[in-house]
Amino acid sequence: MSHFGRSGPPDIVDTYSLLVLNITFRTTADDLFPLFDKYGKVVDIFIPRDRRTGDSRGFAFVRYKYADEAQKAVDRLDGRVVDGREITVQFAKYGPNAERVHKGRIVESVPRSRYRSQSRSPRRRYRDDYRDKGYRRRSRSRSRDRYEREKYRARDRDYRRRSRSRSVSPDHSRGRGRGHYDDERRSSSRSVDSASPVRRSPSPRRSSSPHKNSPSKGESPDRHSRDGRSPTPRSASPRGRPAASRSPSPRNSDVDE
DNA sequence: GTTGAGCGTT
Repeated sequence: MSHFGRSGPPDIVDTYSLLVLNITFRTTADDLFPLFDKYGKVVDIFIPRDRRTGDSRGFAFVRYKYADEAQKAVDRLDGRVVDGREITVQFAKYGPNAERVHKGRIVESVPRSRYRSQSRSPRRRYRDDYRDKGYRRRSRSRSRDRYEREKYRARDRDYRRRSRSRSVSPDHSRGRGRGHYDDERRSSSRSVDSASPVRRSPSPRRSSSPHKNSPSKGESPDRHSRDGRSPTPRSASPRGRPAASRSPSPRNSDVDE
C-alpha cells in the first residue's frame, strides 16, 4: 500500500529508502509526504501496519529518487519533531526482501533463482514469516504486556491468597485440647469447609442493578421484562432450545404472579 | 484510549 495508490512496491530500482523511526502511531504517509517531498523527489512512502489491528507500527519507509536528496532529507528531517514526537530518519539497512542495502540503495540482492534449485530456500509463506519475525517483534508495547501480566499476576495472587487462607487454618497444628473444643472447632471447620473451598461470593451486595439509572419513582422495571416477551430472548427460536439441562428455574412456567 | 525498539507492502 503505497501512498500513491499502487499495490506493493512500485519500483525499487534506483530508489533510496529511508527509514523513519519514532513517529507517532497516528502519523500517516500523508503527513510525512509533504515533509519529505520538500527535500527531494519522493517516490513512495510506505508505513508498515499491523495486520491484525491495522495500526501503524511507529515507523515508515520513505523512498527517494536520488541519494543526494535522501541524504539531505536525512540530515534535515532527522530529529525533527513531527506530531509532537522526534522522528529518526536514517537510511534503510535492509531491503523489502531482506536484501542488503547500502545508503538506502540495494547493493546485494538475494539470488533466488540459484536457491530455487536447491531446497535451501523453503517456501516461507507470509504466515511463516510473520510467525517468525512478526510475533517476536511484537514486543512493541511493553506497557501493554505489563498490563496483561499484571492482570495475570493479580489472578495468581488471588488464587494464592485463597490457598493460603486454608493453610492458615490452625486446626491442623492444634493437636492439643481436643475436648468439647473439638466440637466447636468441627463446627467452625465445617463452616469454613463449606464456605471456603467451594466458592466465595466476591460481591456480597445484593446490588443486582448496575444501571446508572436510578428510578426514584416506584416503577417496576422487572414488570417490563415479565410483561414483555420471553425473559431470555437469546435466539430467534425461543422453542428451539436444544439444551434441556439449561433450566435455571423450571417453575418459571408455574410462576404466575 | 493506551504503547516506543526497530527495518517494509501485492
